[in-house]
Amino acid sequence: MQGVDGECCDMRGLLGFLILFLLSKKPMHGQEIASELAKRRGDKPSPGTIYPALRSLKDLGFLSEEKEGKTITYRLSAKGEKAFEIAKKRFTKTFLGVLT
Amino acid sequence: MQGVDGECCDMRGLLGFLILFLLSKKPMHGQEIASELAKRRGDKPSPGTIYPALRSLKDLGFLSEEKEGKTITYRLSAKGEKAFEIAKKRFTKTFLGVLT
DNA sequence: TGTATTATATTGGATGTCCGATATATATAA
DNA sequence: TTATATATATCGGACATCCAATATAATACA
Repeated sequence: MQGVDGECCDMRGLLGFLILFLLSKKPMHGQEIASELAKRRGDKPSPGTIYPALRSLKDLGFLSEEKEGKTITYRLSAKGEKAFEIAKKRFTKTFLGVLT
Repeated sequence: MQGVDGECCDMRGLLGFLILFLLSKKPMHGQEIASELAKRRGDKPSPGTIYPALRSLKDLGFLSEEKEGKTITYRLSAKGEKAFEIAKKRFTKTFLGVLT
């Protein structure tokens, strides 16, 4: 288990969930997502983290893309919205009482 | 990325955080924690999962133990409480807006 | 005493997440 | 046109989490 300076819990495995969450609010492109994650978690995911994650979600059919110039805007597909709702339910049930 | 049948996000890395959370509510022993996790996540962590996790948290100085017969009651140490507060802050900031 | 049940413990490895390094493409500016 | 900045992309591997298998200890009961 990871624990540095009295901290713990690396919360790994939630990157995909967070991306789905952010995109459920509004469509964004990769760097925009990375910046938002930086604000929330405190550290900005590197390109080697964010793009493979987006790729995976796209391969799962959860995202659709729209390319314009050098930027690609991602948004949730219908399947992605459904997946997020399911994941959110599980998340809520699991962490009931943590945030309050 | 993990994704089966329209689901996604394995939420790995949060076991330690969840254990700290549960123990912040009340002292519990290992199987009690496992059962509570089963209720929340839907699947019960195996002994090979829960005890190494407890061991790690104890090695980090986050838990104290009290043995009585064959059961060991775990509770947060002062250091553990502090670690949980820090982790909770980060968690809250990261997932702001997900639960509401 | 022997059997079953419950709680705890360890370890070896499978698995998946994530990141550093690197590359490509587009746009902007001097 | 060259240089710089920004956005996207891939790959290889380091790393940690988690679990199956297995073992030990304590309790209960017949």
